[in-house]
Amino acid sequence: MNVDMLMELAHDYREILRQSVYLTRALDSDGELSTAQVSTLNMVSTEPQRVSVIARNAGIRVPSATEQVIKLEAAGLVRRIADDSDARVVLVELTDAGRAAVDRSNAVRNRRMADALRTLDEAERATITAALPALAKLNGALSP
Amino acid sequence: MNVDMLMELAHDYREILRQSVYLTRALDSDGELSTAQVSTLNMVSTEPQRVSVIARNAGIRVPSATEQVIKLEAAGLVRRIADDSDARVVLVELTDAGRAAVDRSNAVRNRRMADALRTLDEAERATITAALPALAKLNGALSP
DNA sequence: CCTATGTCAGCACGACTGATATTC
DNA sequence: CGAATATCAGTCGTGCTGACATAG
Repeated sequence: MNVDMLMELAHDYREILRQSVYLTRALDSDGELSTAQVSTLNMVSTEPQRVSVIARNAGIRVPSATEQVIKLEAAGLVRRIADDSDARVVLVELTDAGRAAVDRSNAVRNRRMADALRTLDEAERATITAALPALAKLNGALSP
Repeated sequence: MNVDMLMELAHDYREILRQSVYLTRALDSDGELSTAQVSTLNMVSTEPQRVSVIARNAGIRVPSATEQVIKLEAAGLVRRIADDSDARVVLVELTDAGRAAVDRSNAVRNRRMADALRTLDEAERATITAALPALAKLNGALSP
């Protein structure tokens, strides 16, 4: 693939991605949780995580992660606990209410996306399925 | 494709998309123009467009598009002109400075994305190319 | 002493809704 | 008249930097 074709593909994919950003946010419109909140909750859903780890995984700065955590705590969806081995560290843990909320939100979002996918024909869905591994690898290449 | 497979595809694609959203934020920091501004400029780069058309293409509300246009006009990158056939309409047109700025920003961002695409092999890039039309249609299906 | 971790304060950007003109 | 188009005003969510307290 020559340079011109690479640049064209880069441009086209960027455009698709830009639209998706807006649509993903709208996907959450009638829900109780924002996309950022669901992401944060998903990160602590298997085990408690440090604020700094949440920030790194989300690609945001630590103060921004702190803010998210504080809001989620106020909503009763997570709690902040101490780390016995390091008193500077704050671990963020999902509450029962948080687990219920994140499960519910994930289900709603998946269903809406599935509904949109259903409007495509089989061949179109196949191209998306085939591209997912490459897109995942591309994301890896974009990571800092 | 049965329901379970649809939900799985929905989940997998959502996960890819979530990562991409955060990664492209870093990609799109070139210091001069924001992502939203580049998007707006791109929309008027071939011919003048109505504010309402810009809003629809961007997936945002008309007042939000107006706000973007006003900021771009203040920066000297676009100008607002009247539509002879309908006095309610405002057409947004790129200035020479706007064209230079958007060309520069697109080049920087496309080059970064192209660099990432270059780490994929030819077959992987082909799957992405093949999926773009379906992804665009999917975005259309997700639009409200 | 220097670094790591988290929080607070203040700010910027970009979206939204609701309320107007103005024109068709 | 009602509908369409754009703008204005005010608000909210979510990111940022810089300053700070505390712990290692």
